[in-house]
Amino acid sequence: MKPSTSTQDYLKTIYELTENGSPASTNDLARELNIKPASVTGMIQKLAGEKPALLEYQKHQGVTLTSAGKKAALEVIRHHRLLETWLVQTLGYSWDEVHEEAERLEHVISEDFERRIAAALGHPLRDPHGELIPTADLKMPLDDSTPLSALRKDQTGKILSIKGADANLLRHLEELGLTPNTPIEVISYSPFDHNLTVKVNKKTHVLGLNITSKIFIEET
Amino acid sequence: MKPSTSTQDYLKTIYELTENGSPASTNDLARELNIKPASVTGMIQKLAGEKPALLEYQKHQGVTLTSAGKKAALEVIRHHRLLETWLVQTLGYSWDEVHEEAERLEHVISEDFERRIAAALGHPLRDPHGELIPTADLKMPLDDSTPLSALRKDQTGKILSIKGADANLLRHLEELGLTPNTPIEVISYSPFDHNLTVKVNKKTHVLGLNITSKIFIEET
DNA sequence: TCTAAAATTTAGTCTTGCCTAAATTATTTT
DNA sequence: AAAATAATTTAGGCAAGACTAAATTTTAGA
Repeated sequence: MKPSTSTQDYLKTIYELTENGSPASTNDLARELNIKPASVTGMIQKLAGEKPALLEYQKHQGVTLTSAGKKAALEVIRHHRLLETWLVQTLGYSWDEVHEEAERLEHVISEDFERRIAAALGHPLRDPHGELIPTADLKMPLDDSTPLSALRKDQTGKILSIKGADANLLRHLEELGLTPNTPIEVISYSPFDHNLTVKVNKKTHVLGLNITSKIFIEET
Repeated sequence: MKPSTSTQDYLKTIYELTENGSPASTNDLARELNIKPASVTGMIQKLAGEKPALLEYQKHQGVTLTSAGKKAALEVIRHHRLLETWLVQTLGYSWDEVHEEAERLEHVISEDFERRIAAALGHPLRDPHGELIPTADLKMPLDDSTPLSALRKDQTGKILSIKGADANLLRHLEELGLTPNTPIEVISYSPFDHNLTVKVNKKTHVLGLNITSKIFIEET
């Protein structure tokens, strides 16, 4: 059986929350899904007890995905990122407008649709935010990029992706010229306040780690 | 409140079933929606009793849409037909493959998305099946076409639309060359068995009324 | 017109997925 | 280590929307 929209949202969110290696907590899931913690408990208990279990769960220990769950999550994430790419390229959506639309479409498109847009786009590796797109056989490609915050004086690179920003921040970053594919150069770095001074599109900006830690680059 | 997917399906189906002027029966709705009649009764009772009533209903008398219901129905139908057009034009879907995909997408796209594809397609009047697309202000344009079955010997026309055929029949018609925009010429007509002999793409076919009555043309 | 068949409605259930309130278990603080 | 706080789970409910079985109404045929 195809997972419900709701199940897909849980799996996708658990995937993202467990990318750091540790299990996802009930509370974090509740926050990300805009759902009450008690509801999350009920749902994960159900999902952990299905025929092919989608996730691993022990009381008070948080959840992780089984390989079946991971596949299902990557399927949704692939849909989402292909859709964002597609909407930007063919309908002129801007970088920060596509998320919501893709969030709804990702649950209803067919595998055929997925194949068609992937082919039409030339099987892209990253979406407009710079995020890696899971492959057709549902594996997440390795990320060879570096966080911007790891760059030091005089290093240069090209922005690959900007993660975990909300629509407002995305718009702000776009105004600064901080969008994927932009070349960047580090002017200075302060180890005390963790401020990074960078040159982007000939303009200089000072960035706090709270922003820079979300930006990934490819060194050049 | 935006109508649920289920409500949208009811409204769309009622719209189609009442295009002939008479109310839609519980049984017909159940058949079209693949739902048991008892469930339909429950649902239409609910919809008839909402704040702005979406439909008019009296026991055993069938249902018709209120103007609010009609608007909501046309919204869904507009989505559906724009989506079909868009999928065919930009992703190379064939004429008979698009229906299912549009059936799911129609419920989740935003008004912004609707505007974008309408503009990208140049605000088309008809979808790939030849059906009229409701306008942006949710009115159904007048249909100036004629049923193929009204054509008589030596008349010619251009196929505009093919209605109410399932996927198998659509494929069959496509094989015969009977697709929208195809010029057509009547060779003969038999008033006895209602068989119509037509020439399409230089080939001659005999059509029974059960087929021809679903095909609409524009006389030339 | 009376009756049998067909259509419709009522009544009562079920599943999904969410909620609140209260109870329990973990984690911190002192 | 006990107490306070935070996180999690349990229990009980609710709304949507579908189903089955049984009752009722309409329609049609003899």
